[in-house]
Amino acid sequence: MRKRLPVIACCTPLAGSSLSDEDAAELEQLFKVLADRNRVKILNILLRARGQAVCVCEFTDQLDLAQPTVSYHLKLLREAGLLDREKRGTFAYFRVRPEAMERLHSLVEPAALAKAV
Amino acid sequence: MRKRLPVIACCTPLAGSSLSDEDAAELEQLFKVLADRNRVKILNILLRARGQAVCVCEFTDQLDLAQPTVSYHLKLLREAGLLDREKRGTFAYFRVRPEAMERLHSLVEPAALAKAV
DNA sequence: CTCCTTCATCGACGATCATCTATATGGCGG
DNA sequence: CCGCCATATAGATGATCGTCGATGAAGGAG
Repeated sequence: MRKRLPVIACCTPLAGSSLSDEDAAELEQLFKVLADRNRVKILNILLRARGQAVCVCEFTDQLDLAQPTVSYHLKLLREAGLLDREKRGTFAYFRVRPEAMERLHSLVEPAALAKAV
Repeated sequence: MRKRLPVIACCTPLAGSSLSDEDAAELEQLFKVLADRNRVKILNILLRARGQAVCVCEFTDQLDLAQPTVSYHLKLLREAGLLDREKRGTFAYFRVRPEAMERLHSLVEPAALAKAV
């Protein structure tokens, strides 16, 4: 917090209102979910499957992680609305939600980040 | 890691090679930098400035953070290649690197995430 | 030269996160 | 019904992160 006015002006104050704390927090949360290499790999696997449902065992095979850890990452991605789960018997299948990926893509557009969510 | 083959097939194995660990780590790092509401706000302020240089005091005014904390966030954004710094006397001015924002935007394209970096 | 101002760095602290092992849940085969 | 298998949840632990106060470095004013 600036206590005194500067002796000389360092810049002209910016016009317009800041991004609200709620909007910034929403973006923070979305990026936080993506900020893990294993979750990035999960997304990559699902996107390469072209919308097809992928079994959990596929991730545990490819990710060199313990099974509960894979379950943890899938839960985060699902809670973020990026994935859908479908259970068949004891198996669980995941697929990407295309509209969520589209929304993500539009949110990181410079023109979008220059405003609010 | 799957120890035995499943009794019944849960899914047909996916074709194609996984995203490499280095590529996944690069995306992880980029998203990690964005995964903080105050850094999101900094980016928003800079993008609203439309490429104009913005003084550090602008961020300390708007972000309700101590000055060292603002400095810390600006350093992370700069190290990620998202910001440029320009010093004039004792003041420091930051601006967004448009090509970095463009790259970010293209990286989160679903078609791009379906491959490698 | 000396003081003040701006910004960066350092060291510490509390919170959050990714990971594991152990355990629970729930379906399927015998 | 009993035991196995796939997945989810719980609890613990070590690492990383965001924040602060204190301090350092460097430029401008008098």
